[in-house]
Order: sequence, then structure tokens, then C-alpha cells
Amino acid sequence: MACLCRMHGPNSSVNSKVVYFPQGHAEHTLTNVDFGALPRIPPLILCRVVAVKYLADPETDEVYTKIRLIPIGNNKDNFDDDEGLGSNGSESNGKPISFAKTLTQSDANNGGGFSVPRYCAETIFPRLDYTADPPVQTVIVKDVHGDAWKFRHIYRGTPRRHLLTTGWSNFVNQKKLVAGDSVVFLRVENGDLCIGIRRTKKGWGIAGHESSSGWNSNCA
Amino acid sequence: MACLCRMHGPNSSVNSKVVYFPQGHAEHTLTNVDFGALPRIPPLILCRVVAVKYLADPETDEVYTKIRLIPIGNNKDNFDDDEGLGSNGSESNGKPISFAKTLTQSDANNGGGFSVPRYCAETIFPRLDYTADPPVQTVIVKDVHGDAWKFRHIYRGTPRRHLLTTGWSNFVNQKKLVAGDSVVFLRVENGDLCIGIRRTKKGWGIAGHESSSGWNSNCA
DNA sequence: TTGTCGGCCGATCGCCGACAA
DNA sequence: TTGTCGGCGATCGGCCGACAA
Repeated sequence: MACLCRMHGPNSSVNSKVVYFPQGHAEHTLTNVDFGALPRIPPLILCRVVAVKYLADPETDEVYTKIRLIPIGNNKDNFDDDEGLGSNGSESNGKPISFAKTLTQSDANNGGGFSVPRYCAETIFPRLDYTADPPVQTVIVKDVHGDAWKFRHIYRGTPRRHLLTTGWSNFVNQKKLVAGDSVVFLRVENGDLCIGIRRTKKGWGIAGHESSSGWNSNCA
Repeated sequence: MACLCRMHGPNSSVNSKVVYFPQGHAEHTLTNVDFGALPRIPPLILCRVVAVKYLADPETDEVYTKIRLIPIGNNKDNFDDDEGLGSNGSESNGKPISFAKTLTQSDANNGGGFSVPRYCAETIFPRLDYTADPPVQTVIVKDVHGDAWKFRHIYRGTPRRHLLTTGWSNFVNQKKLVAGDSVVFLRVENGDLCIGIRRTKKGWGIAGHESSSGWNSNCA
């Protein structure tokens, strides 16, 4: 059995035990399922997670998981949650360090630049050569699809501040970001940089969905 | 019973009689239909057209019809085609006059203009005031959805020629037209102008489908 | 008659420091 | 420290006649 989960809560890892609620699953689909017409189904089923697949909506970048479950004998008393909900804090292991910022009007609309909070620039981005004038570098980040994005990172102005300039506007347009949306910068174990987005909850308006155009490069 | 028809042949009008081929319909869908497992179905069914609905793909502007049929007693000899295929020439009634042109590179790519063949400008478009210098007017045309498009129509250059300038580039981009596609200008009974498009048969390439953004205005 | 080209002008994009919150 | 603004230079879109097919 497989189920799709929008990631709003903690994840489940392989071999952990979870409880599956058939009625909840049925209510999630928009079709009516008449359990009365089927053989008796228990209200909850103890399962083991045998596979977790991480997926991302190619249009909105919304991420979700596909989790494969197998029921295990409903032996109530062996339900000790060995790996279930723990070990998932953002930095309990010290490895993936991240920084999130909600886009301002200036980030989303004006001159096509992104004002990088100092903490983000200094802890996530590669270190600038501050002896240069101005200090500037090209930063490459990968999104959830593995596509790479290139930004010009410069440290300038009076007082000095970190900015993303060239390339940022293209990213905003391709991802259709607006003020209020958030971006997350993430440095993973091997030093690579990743970027994720979280959209504001405001609906799509009356214009309806439009799918984005295909992006250019992709990497593993 | 309803069937969808891509309009590659002559249309059928209400009350005309047609022959419906169930096997052909089944082959048109990509699913396999096992007629052997169903009650015997005759290879062809004489039907009467009771409703014709004209539709257009909101993305590609491809037009098609949805035709509602009711079977009539298969009395072979009353199958005289009273209204079936006649009366559908483009100008047999003299009313809808049209002109088609295949887009050149210059029409699709360059400076955003469209070179209007003289015959088209003089027979389809509203007459210009040739005493003005240069003669210029705004032309409004409706597409298959009823959406209105505004073009600047000017008569200039040496030697003089008709051109669509402002507004044309926007049309090309919104409709995703490329050189080789065709446009059709049409003047309908009440004098309104319509514009249709026919795309070249070259596939979509590897970039995949992208849906167009929502258009602006719409009229009945 | 009309397809293509280069010139050219104006609009827009986007980089910049000033300034203030 | 960083969000917003006006300035301004570079780029691009798109209107134009010249020219030739």
C-alpha cells in the first residue's frame, strides 16, 4: 500500500512503525469510498515503512513523499517507536545548515536584486575575498530538482551589505516568486549549496494555473 | 452518444444523418475495448445528429466539435443525405470572407511586425483613410475564444505596403507562433474581424508542453 | 508586391549608492 | 543591519525605410 503525504509534519524513516488510518486516506481523496460495501476494515492499521520516496512538484516545487507501508501483525504491545519521530531536528546532527528569508518587495520586484542577510552570507555562502574591491563571486545553488542556478554575489554599498544581483531576477521570474514567499539556502555535507522555496498561502487568483517553462540545466 | 471530432473534414449539421463506427471510436481512444466481451455491436450505426458543439482548446486554439448522435432505425433506403456535406464551401454563400497567410521569419521573429498582403488588407480589413500621412488605424480582431486583440495597421514604406505593428508581437508571443504557422483573417457577417491560427506540424521538441498564461479580455 | 536587413530611438531592466528605519 | 528609493547606463524591443527577390 502506498500513500502520498504533504510534508507538514515530521518525516518517517524506513523501518519505523506508523499507524495508517484508512478512513483518513479515503477522506483525502475526493471520491467517496463506501467502506460499508467492502469487507470489514479496521479503523487503524499498524504498519512498517519499507520505502520512502522524496518527490517534488515540477511546477510549484512543492515537496512531498510517497511512503510504502506493509501491515504488521497488530501486536499492540510491540509498538515502541524506535525510530519514528526522533532524530529529525534541523541541526541535531550538525550537518545541514540552512537559512530562510521571506522575500521583501525589493527582493521580489525592484531592480532584480536580493538583499542577503549578513548571517546567511557569512555562514552559508562560500567566503568572499574581502581584499577585492568590491568583493564579488559567482554562487551556484541547486533547487529541489537538481537544476543549478547561478547568482552574482557582491558585497558593496555604504554601509556594506551582501547582495545577489545578476541571475536573481531570472530565478524570481522562473519560479514565479512574489513578495511574501520564502527562500531557504542550505549547505549540505559536501559543501554544495541548495535553494528551496516556500510560497505564501494566498490563492492563485482568477488567472488560473500556468505551468512554468522548462528549465535549463540539471545535475544529479 | 457523443463523439469528439477533430475538424479535418466537412462538418455535420444538426438533423443530418451520419454513420457511426463504434470500432473506429474505440481505436481512437488509447484504451483497449474488448467488444467481444460485450453484447454484439454492429460495425456501423446509422445516426441522426441532434447537437453540434463547437469547442476550442484553450491552450493551442485547436478547434474541434462535440457531436451528439441518436441512432435511428437502420432503414438503409432512407439514407438520403439531405443536409450532410453540402453548403459548406468557404464562400458559397458569399458571407464569410477570409484570407490565410503562412508566417515568414520576419513575421514571427523580427521587429515584431506582420507584413499584410495587399489583398488581405484591402478585402478584409476596414478601409484606411488614404488621405492621412501615413494612413493608420487600429484593428480589433477576435480569436476563437472571443478574446479581442488590438493591432496597429499602418500603410507606409517605399514602396508602400500594409503592416501590422504595435500589438502583433504580443499576439505572436501569447499564441506561441513560429515561422511556418499560419494565421487566418476572417470578416464575418456583422463586419467583425476574427483571427485564427493553424500550427505547423513539427512536434513540440523536447521542452515539453507549456501552457500559455491567461489572456486578458474576453467578449461574447 | 513583399521578405529581409541594418539603423535608430525609446522603454525597460537591473546595478548602484544614498538614506533612513 | 537592511528595506526602499531615485539615478543612470546598458540592453532590448520594435518602428522605420532601403533594397532586392
